[in-house]
Amino acid sequence: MTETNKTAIKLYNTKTRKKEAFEPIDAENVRMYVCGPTVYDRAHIGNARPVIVFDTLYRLLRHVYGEEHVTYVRNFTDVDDKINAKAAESGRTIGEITEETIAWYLEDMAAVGALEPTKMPRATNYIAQMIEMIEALIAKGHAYAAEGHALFRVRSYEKYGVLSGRDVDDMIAGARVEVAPYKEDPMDFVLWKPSSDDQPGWESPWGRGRPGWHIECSAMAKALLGDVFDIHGGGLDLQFPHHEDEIAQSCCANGTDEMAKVWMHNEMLQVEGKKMSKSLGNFFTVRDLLEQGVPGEVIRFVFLSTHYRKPMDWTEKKREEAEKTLTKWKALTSALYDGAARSVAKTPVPTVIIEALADDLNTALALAEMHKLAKDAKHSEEACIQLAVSMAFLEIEWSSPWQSNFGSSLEKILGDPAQLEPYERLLSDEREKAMTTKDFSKVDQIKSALLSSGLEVRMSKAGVELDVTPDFDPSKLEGLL
RNA sequence: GGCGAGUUGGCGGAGUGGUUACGCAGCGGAUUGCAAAUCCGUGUACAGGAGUUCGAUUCUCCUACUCGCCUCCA
Repeated sequence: MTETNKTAIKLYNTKTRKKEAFEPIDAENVRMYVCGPTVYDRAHIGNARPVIVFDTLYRLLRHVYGEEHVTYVRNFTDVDDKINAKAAESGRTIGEITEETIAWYLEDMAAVGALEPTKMPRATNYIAQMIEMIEALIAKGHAYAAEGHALFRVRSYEKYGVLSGRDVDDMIAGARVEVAPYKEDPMDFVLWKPSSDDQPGWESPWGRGRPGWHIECSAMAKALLGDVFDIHGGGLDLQFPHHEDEIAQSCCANGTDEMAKVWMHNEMLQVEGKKMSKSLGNFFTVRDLLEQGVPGEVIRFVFLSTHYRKPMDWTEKKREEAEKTLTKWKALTSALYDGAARSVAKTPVPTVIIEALADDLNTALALAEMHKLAKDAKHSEEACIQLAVSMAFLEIEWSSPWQSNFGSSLEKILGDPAQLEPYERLLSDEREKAMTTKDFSKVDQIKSALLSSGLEVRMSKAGVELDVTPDFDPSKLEGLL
């Protein structure tokens, strides 16, 4: 494959505040690092945003450079005071908590259609690399040990603040920095901190302790992707201080100019117009939604419908619209002829879709293009296949319709969906009679009874069709036959 | 206080220096015993002010408002 026929990807680089043409350092191995979760609890809905955003980018990169030529690393932070607190309050071990939470996380992210990254390192497996990096920083004068801590000397790195556009002196003026007696300067941040006997700890040149959060990502990224790699992603809230600190640590320890060529940040998520928070009562997890019966694909669709660099609002209305749209699309694509899977597999992803995604991940535009395809799909098999291909690319199931969604609950209630047949026949027969007598009163009566039980009633020349809706209550049908 | 992002039609949400976003809702029509579903068609917009320009929703500046980060919340 030559460079010339590769899709040109443009990405907004936080570092330069511009949309730039993406040029991988090595097209044979495109490398991306995304900050993963601290594993102490279920992922909330906001946690899903970076996962879905960078999953889309991962898919695009694989599409352009080949599946074997993209390395995507997303870490698990499995040593953290929140985890310790959770363990203490639940009486369980830290290991139990992190194992369980990691399993939950993978389950929930798979449910919203995210591929697993190539590598998912756990911080506790990289303690040696962290210590090594801290030692290098101390040796170079970028860090110092004090009272069982190791601290990064922020003033020693003149580019500190460049990523987030902050000035060290301004930040101190803001006075929101933790002042500690062992710090040379209030801005200095922790690389290593001492652990008490009941806290997880590792032996180190500075005594038994545990790493600071920022050093974890620096060490894991270096170990798995090298000193300089292509893309570093994460939520906007991580831009400062986390990413700023990562850059300072990595560049100083590795003696490089930069840590990643492109820095990408997704905007934050709100719920019904407000910041999600437990006190506002609008806090919920991905699992909560799934348990309420919101398909993972709907969650994914809602996220994709807003550009990643814009604040996104999760609302009930969007959820409903997404469900409606997907139901429609799935009805179209699943009605393709038998053997369509082969055509779909052979058909390339439509250029308009790839181009939209290649333009700084314009997922909303890609969905708009799919809406257009859906419109044409009503008359054109080719458009319908293209829609299916596009859906497949975005990890949306196209080959089966969505009534099965309700079907499963129907089966629970009725035992067998075929039990609707007698009602269909009843209505159909009465309707035929009425067609000749012109007296529709009985038909209307049956129809409204069916409707009020939560069934959908469709009458056409072809006959009568009944479908269940989520509100279906079979007990209301009693006595009708 | 510091830094940053944003403000597009009823709602959601792209985009562009002069030309259709797209979806939902609405409206009109077809179809229907009536509906639903479906199909066809269709209106409404670029926060306010100033500037640059032949021309700005799109560039610049100011104002207002919203939001985020500065606290190991993605």
